[in-house]
Amino acid sequence: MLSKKTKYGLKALTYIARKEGDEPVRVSEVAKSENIPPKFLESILLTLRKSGILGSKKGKHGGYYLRQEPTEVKMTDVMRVLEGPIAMVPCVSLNFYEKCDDCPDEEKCSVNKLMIQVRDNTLEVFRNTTLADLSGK
Amino acid sequence: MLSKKTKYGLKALTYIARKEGDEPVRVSEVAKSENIPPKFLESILLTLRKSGILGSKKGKHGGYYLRQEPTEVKMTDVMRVLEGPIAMVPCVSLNFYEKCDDCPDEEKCSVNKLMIQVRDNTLEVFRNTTLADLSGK
DNA sequence: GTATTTCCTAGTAAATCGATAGGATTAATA
DNA sequence: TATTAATCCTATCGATTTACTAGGAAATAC
Repeated sequence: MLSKKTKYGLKALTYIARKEGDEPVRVSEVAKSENIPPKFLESILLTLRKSGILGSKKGKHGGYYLRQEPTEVKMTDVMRVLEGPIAMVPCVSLNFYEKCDDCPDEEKCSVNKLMIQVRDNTLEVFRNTTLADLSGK
Repeated sequence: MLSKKTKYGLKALTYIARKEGDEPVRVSEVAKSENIPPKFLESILLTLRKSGILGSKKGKHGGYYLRQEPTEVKMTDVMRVLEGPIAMVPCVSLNFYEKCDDCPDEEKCSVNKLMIQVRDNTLEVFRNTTLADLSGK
């Protein structure tokens, strides 16, 4: 299941992308428009900024803005920042790999094989989708 | 992330499918062979039985067995029983649909659109995979 | 210098997850 | 029939994660 964090983050990014103007967008504006708890959204946009996807400006007339064109913002990156690993199991994760402690031989594991397929399919969706596709820009 | 429940369940089904004999397989045997906590596995196999995927026999020489050929056991069914919805978000779930309370118009929701794609791709993997593929039978 | 915004740390209630405990029930077999 | 060996069932529990909230520090426009 997708966490609310990720869902809110995606909706916020979409909103910001649609704004398109050069002035930063306030958290409170996004929160109101998208029905997201403001303080929660604040923390989400902060992690998006720390990861480099968003930039920010403090103080009056401050807010958040995209650091790249929507066409350059790939879903693989966004999802990894917000949701973590794309794979359903750490032993098939490209970016967050971990060995299973119960599994003696990964090569022979039936779960492993199945989850590689799921991962590859999901990855293809996220690789072929940018924020521009989400926002219609 | 895949729950341990699902992972253990898949490994157990694979083990049982590979056994192939007509005698039921004991929980303790599967647990030992696959490094799964026995009591936890017991509860997992119980839900698989209640859903109709496994059958069981009580008492001495009892255990669990497949109710269909491995080629007939579809991953869509197994995953829905063990993990729940295949979709990452209830508003795109075919079998567990729920409306989002924060989203006024599903048609216009960017998250919705993206997650439909992910769902369809994942679904195709699970639809084209049976227990026979996992167990090599 | 005041209003307004992000930044940062901390905390918290509720749900979920992973697992365990213990006894009831059923069936084979000696 | 008594014993043993298995599933069945309910309940509980600790740890983790999730979805938020609180409150103040820092920066910036005017």
